[in-house]
Amino acid sequence: MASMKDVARMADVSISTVSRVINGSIPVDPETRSRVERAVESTGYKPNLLARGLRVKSANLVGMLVPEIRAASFSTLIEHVEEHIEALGYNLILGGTGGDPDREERFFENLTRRHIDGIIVSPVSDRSHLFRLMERTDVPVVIVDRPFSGNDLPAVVLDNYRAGEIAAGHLLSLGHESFACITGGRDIAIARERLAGFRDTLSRAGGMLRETAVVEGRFQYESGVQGIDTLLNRGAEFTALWAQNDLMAVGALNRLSERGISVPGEVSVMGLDNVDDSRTARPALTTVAQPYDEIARRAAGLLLSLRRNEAVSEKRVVLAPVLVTRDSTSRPPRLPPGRPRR
Amino acid sequence: MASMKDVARMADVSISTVSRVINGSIPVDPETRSRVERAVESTGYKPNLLARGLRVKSANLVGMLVPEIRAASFSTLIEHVEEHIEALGYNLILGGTGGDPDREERFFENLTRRHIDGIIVSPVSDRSHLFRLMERTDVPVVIVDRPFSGNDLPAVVLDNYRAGEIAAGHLLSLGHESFACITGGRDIAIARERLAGFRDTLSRAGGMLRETAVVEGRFQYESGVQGIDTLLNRGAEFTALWAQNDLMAVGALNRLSERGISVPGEVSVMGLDNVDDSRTARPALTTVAQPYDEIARRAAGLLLSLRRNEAVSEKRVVLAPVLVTRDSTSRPPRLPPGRPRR
DNA sequence: GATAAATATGAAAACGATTGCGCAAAGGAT
DNA sequence: ATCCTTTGCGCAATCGTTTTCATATTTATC
Repeated sequence: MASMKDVARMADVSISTVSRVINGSIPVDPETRSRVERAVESTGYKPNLLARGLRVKSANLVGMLVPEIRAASFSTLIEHVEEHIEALGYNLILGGTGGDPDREERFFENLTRRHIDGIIVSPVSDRSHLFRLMERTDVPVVIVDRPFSGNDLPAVVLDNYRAGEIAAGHLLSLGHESFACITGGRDIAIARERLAGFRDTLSRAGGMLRETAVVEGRFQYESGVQGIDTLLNRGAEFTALWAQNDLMAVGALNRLSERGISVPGEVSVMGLDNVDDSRTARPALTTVAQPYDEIARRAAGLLLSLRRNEAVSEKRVVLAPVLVTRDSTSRPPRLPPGRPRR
Repeated sequence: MASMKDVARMADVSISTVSRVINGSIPVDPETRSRVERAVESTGYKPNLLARGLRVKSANLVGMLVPEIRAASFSTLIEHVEEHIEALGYNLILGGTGGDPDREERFFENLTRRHIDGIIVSPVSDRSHLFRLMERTDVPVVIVDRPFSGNDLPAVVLDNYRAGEIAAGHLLSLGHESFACITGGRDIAIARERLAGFRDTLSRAGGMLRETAVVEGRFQYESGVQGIDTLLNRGAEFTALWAQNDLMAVGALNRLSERGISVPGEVSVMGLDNVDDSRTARPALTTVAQPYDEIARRAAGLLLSLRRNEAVSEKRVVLAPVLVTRDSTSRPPRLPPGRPRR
C-alpha cells in the first residue's frame, strides 16, 4: 500500500508537503500542489487511518452499543445511525450486550483504546453499569431510546410521557371507557413515563386505569401474550389495550385472537414504535411512532458537536411521537354499560 | 491516558520490557515481571490499539457489510457475528449499503485503510461491484447469505438447493399436488438454486411446477402480497405455496387472508429463514430454517483462519437447512380432483 | 538597493506501540 | 581460571501520519 513517502518521492517534495496538500491545511504553491496531486493519483495513495488516528487522537469512528442488535427497534435505529455518520465520513463500530455487564464494560473500554470519537448508547436499564463508566470517561456519549434516571448525560429520546398521552387520547376519542396497559420493566424510566402519560390523560378525562389492569412486561413478544393471559385471568375488564411497544402489542394481538376475542371488534389494541412488524401484523397495528430517522440524525449530530467541543444549545433533545392509525383500533363494542367483554 | 512510557518509568524498566510482559512474547524474569504488573495495575494502563495496530498492521477489527441492516435476517446474522468475534477479542465495524455501489466501495476502501482483519460480506446481487473489489484486495473476505456466481471467494452459506428440496418434500408429504412459488430476484444465485431444488423435487415426485405458478419477487414483504395478487389474477391453481423467504411468506399469508382464502385450510404456505417474524405471524409460519448462529460462527472462524494464513480445509462451507413446522401448512383441502381453489 | 515582511517548503519530533540486535551478567563445562 | 551458552534486558528503528519550527526564497516598502 502506497504511503506518503512514496508520493513524496514521486512528486519530489517532502512528506510534509504531501500532508499539506492532502489536508488542505496550509496553502501550497499551485504548481507543486498539482504535482503532488498527480502523484497521489498515480500511486492510488490513501491515508492510513491508524497512523493519522494515532497522531491526531481520533479514529473517525463512532461506537454504538445496544442491548439486542436484532430487536427491530434497535436494528432500525442502527441502520439510521450508520447512514448518517457514514455521510459525515465516519464508520460505525457496533456492539451488543445481551444485558451482560462484562460485555458492556469491555466494549466501552476497547473503544476508548481506539480513540473513538463518540459513543451512542442504549443502556439495558436504569441500573446499568454503563452509567458509572459514562460519567467518568472523556469521550462524548449520547444516550438514545433508554434515557437516564438521575444523571444528566446528553440524550436524544422520545417524549415518552407525551406518547402515553397520545395513546390514551386516541383511545378516548374512539369512545373507550375501560383500559388496560402492558408496560415495560419498572426499572426502565421510559416505561414509567409512558405509563404516567397514559394514566394521567385517562384520569383527566374522568376515566381511570385500575391497578389490576396494568401488567408489567419486558418489552418482548412473550410479555404481550402473557400479559393478555394474566389480564384475563384476573378478570380485568377492558375494551382498549395499550402495549408500550409494538413487539408486546403484536403478542397481545395474537393471544387475544387465540382466546377468541376479536381485535378491534371487542378490544382495540395499540403499540408504540412503528417498526415494520406493526405494519405486517394482522390486524395492522395502530401505534405511536418513534421518529427513528430523526433520533439517529440528532444523536449523531449532537455527538459530533460535543466531540468538537462546540457549544450545544440543548444536551437533551426530546422528540415528539406521532400517532399512526391502522386497523387494530376502533370504537368500542356496544354492550350493556359496565359489562364490557371480560 | 497512561502509556507504556509511564508504566516503564514506574517499574523502572525499559518500555521494551513492558511490552514483553504485556504480550508474554518473550520470557522475562519473574521478579521484574511482577514489578511491571504492579505498575500496569496501578496506572490502569491499557494498550493503545491504534499504535499497536499501526505497528503490527492489524487493528483487531472485522468488518461486515450487508444490504439492509434492519432486515430481520441480516440483523440476526449481525448479532451472531458480533457475539462470536467479540468473544475472540475483535470488534465489529458495520456498514449498510442500501444497494448503493458508491457506499459499498467507500466502505471497503475505508476498512482497508484501517488495517481491518477481515470482512464478512453479503452482496446485493450477483452483479455487485463488490466482487471486483474483493477479488483484488488482500484482506480476507468471506461471503455469507448471498453467495457467489462465477467466482471462488470463500463463503459460508446455506445449502439452498437442499432448502428447496425440503420445502417441496414437506408439502408433498402432506399430500399436495398443485404448487406455486414466489422467488427472490433472478439475479440472485440463491433464488435460482432454491427454485431448482423445489422444482426438481416436485417433478421427481411426478408433480410439476407450472411456469404461471412461479412469480419473481424481491425478498421483500410487498413481494409476498403482490405475488399472491398476480398468482390469483393469472388464475394459477395451487394448494401449496412456497415463498423463498419469511418476509415474503408473511406478505403472502396476509394477502391470502385478505382475499378470503384461508391458510392453511385452503392453501398451505411455507417460508425460509426462520426469523422471529415467522414465529409471530398468524398462522405461525412453517419454514425452513437457516442456522444463523452456525453461519456466523463458521464465517468468523473461516475469516480469522484465512487471516492467519492457516490452511483451511474448505473455503466454502455449506450448511444444512432444517424444517420447522408450525401452523401455516396442512393437508390440502378435499375438493373435486383438478379443481383446487383458484 | 537595502531591509522588512510574506510565502513556500523541508527537517525533525512527536503519537504509542513492537521487535531485531547487541551487550552484560550469570551459569556450565573443561 | 578460561571460554561458551544462556538468560534478561535495553537501544533504537520502525509503522505512517501531523505539526512546529526553522530556513530559503520571493515580494513589498521606503
